[in-house]
Amino acid sequence: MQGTEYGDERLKQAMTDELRERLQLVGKEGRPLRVYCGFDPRTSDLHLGHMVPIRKMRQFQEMGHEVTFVIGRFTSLIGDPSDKDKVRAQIELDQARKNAETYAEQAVRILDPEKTRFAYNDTWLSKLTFRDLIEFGSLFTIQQFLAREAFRKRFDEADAIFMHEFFYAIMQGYDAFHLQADVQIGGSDQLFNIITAARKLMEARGMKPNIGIILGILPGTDGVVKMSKSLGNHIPLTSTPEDMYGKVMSVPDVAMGAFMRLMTRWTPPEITQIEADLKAGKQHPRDVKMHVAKEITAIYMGDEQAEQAEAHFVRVFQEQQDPEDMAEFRLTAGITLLEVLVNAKLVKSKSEGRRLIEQQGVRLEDQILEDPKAEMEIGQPQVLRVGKRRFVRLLPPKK
RNA sequence: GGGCGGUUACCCAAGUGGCCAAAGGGGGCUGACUGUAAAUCAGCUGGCGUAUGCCUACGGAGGUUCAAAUCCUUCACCGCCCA
Repeated sequence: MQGTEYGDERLKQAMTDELRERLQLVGKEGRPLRVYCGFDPRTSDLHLGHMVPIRKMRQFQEMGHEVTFVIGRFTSLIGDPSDKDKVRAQIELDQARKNAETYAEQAVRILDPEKTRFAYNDTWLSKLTFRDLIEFGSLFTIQQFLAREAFRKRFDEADAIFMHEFFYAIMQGYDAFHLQADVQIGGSDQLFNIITAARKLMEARGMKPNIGIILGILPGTDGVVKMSKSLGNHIPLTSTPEDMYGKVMSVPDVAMGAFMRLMTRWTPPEITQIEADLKAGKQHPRDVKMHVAKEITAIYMGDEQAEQAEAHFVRVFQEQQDPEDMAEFRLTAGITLLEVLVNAKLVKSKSEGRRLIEQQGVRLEDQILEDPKAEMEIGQPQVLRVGKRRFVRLLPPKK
């Protein structure tokens, strides 16, 4: 039960016991556990946050269980209200279908493509009738929903809570029922959907309720809030090794415990040891973080790429040298600094460029540039740098 | 269906005829300090570029006015209360 977070000892114990019993049961029946986790394709890319349950799924696969990756093409139309303090915009099925494709592609970076079943919940959810909805709706009270923090807050603040938002939990519960799931994996924000909604619905239909594997939530690059693309604090899976490594390094120290527990292949005793060493001052927090960054990069990009990403980090940020690879931009005669910034896409607008120049954020080699209108003339390639991490190699005009 | 209140920039939120590209926060960016961490401090945060300038922007559309985020009409959406 590594990386789990039930927030309640009794629940954890109950789930652990049930899992043990279920394992015995399926052993007798001569079948593997049916394990599933759902992902709503509201955006096109997966990020490290998604990898927490996906890696747990992989573990089940390795133990020989049957794993289903549910792509919530239907649930994504609503958007899970669990962790949001406002209504989510509804997206269209077309968009969800499109995003679903990339989800599947990216998920098999971790999951065994041979053994993973992909399922799309619109195939069964779209067939439910109003009658089903009445049946399921009668299983839950409004109070149960309002007791949840996300809804409670909105209710107290007189923000809109729409009825369709209550359907989300029911839909997810029906997914579990339809799949006859033994185990459902999800983050702790899924506690209600998995434990309350799915179990109740399954039992009402005469099925053994699914067992929840509730995982901790991976914070984003701000170190506090759940990683999500819409908040812009995510670390995308499809990035460069350098970017992945660098983004992990920019995560505040306080979140390192969560990153170690949820993202690395290290064992709990190893992590406990590292934390003890940190506390005792035996290890520098920066070195631990570099270790974490390298480990994570290695999982997704391979050891060699991780090595290189670390070398890049040391070179550019610790030794303050220029990166080895960067975009190039060839100057033309009479072009001004401001035009270079815009044309090389280092800034979004001329105004932004002016601001950065005023703020001493623009450097050619080691020289701070102060005149936006200065014509750029160089005899050999030189590096133009904006802020800490925007670089471009300027090339002299062609003759 | 009726009454009242509301919709402001990336988010929250102030502003109720000109001094409003719009106070405060948050977030983001730049600089200082660092370990590209956090915390802290300073600055910036619509575009064009230097013109007591223009364009875009205060839910949508229309109107009143020399002048509208602000007033009027209407539409949409939200909340509260009543039915």
